[in-house]
Amino acid sequence: MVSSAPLNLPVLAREPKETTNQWVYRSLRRAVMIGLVPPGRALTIRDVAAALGVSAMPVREALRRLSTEQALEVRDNRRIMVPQMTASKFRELCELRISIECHAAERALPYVTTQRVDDLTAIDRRIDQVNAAGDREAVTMFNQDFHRHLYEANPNQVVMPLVESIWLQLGPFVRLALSKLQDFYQVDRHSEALAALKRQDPLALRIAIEADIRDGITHVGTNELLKAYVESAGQPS
Amino acid sequence: MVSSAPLNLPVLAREPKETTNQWVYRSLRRAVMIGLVPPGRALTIRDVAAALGVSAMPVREALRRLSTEQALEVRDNRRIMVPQMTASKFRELCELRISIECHAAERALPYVTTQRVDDLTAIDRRIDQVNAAGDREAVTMFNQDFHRHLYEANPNQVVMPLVESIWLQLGPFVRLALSKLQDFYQVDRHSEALAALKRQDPLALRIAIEADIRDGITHVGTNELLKAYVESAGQPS
DNA sequence: TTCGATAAAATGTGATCACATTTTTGAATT
DNA sequence: AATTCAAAAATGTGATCACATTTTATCGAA
Repeated sequence: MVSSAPLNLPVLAREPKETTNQWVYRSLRRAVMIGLVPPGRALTIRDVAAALGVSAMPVREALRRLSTEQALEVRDNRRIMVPQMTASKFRELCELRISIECHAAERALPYVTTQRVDDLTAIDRRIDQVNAAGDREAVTMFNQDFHRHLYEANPNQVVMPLVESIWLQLGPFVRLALSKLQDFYQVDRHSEALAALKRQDPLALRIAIEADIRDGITHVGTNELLKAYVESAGQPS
Repeated sequence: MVSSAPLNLPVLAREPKETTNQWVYRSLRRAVMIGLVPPGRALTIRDVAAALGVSAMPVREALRRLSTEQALEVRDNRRIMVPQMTASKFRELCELRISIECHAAERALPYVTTQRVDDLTAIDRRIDQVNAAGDREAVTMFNQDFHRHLYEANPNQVVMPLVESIWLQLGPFVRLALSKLQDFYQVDRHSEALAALKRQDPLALRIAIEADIRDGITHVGTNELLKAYVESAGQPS
């Protein structure tokens, strides 16, 4: 079987003080998160290096970093690929995400100022805008911004790296699955979260965050999502 | 100030099929976990490479991996070091650890067989042995084995990498602090956990795991531990 | 055709080097 | 003595190469 399409990676704009390393990492991360790299397709160092026009060195480190973050998987063959998703693994990731993010929200709550609530409200409005415009990718990104900006109210940050790892693992699958959905947001759980923040109500906040996550991912039923995903996925090596 | 002692790293035995990369990673990880690398001390690639007798390449990747796992910190200067611990960050890490591990235990519970309970019991006995012998390092390692073996009952593993990251961040500090303690285990929380596993009792399991973690870290009071830690720590660059 | 063995190509790994940035050193000035 | 600033040393980054392992292609036998 001829597997390889020439690996068309979206080349992100390179920021001013950024090292090649960081730039390659951002580009690869974005590609994985968007679902551009099919699971089971081997990511070779030389291919990625050629696609981005750099040497092997920064690519090696970016691939290893993403592997450490569980976004990629290093097989015994030393081949690196996007891990295959299964229904039960997906469920496990969702429950873990809910557990960690509810914890993060609760630990952030005491530090949330009215200024931050305003910022969050602004982000929420932007989500509504891009959602109305049908821009699913922007919805995903701004939604992540909303959650990140909430959790980072806590000045002693230890949870965000773990959350980002889970987002990365769910990312490619959710993206692919979301394209099959009709209406993304039914109830605005963010409003409920914002209300809970204003009242400094931990329990209500947890409930809103959990509902928000479930709505965003699981409310149409895991099976359909997974089916759409598996159908579009490649075979393992 | 002359900062650098010659960086004496414990060289682990190299396993049969292991790449230099993995070996360097294991060695460095162990050194960090044990608290051999003082916070604030810069870890230079060439120093580590010289200490381990390898080239810069595997060291670079090992350092980056540990940075991704939050065990090391990459400063703006591009210098890499063990992050400084603070009282509030420590508290945050403990609460996060409890939250995640309770979740992990609960999700593992349905998959725990009598065979696994037997294995866990055996590990627990070994903990008692090395604890009686006063071998604190072995207690730490076997204690981690106990928790890992419990959570890995769940065949859809997504939580262990995150747990390992937290252990890594707490590791150097706990090690240092433990040396100040008299009796490590007062109540055997593992017995309570094992009983809960046999009864398939989720709530009792959560309570036992939380109590175990708190006993192991926080019961003597965070402030004393931190004081002992900070006193032994180096200055930031 | 199908299967298996061998050769050829591709790939990951580790080492070395050049260069830009950062840190340290050391002397000159106040 | 303290400070400043330029030279020197140290360090991280990125590129290139050789080599061992793995994958793929090729050819011959059942």
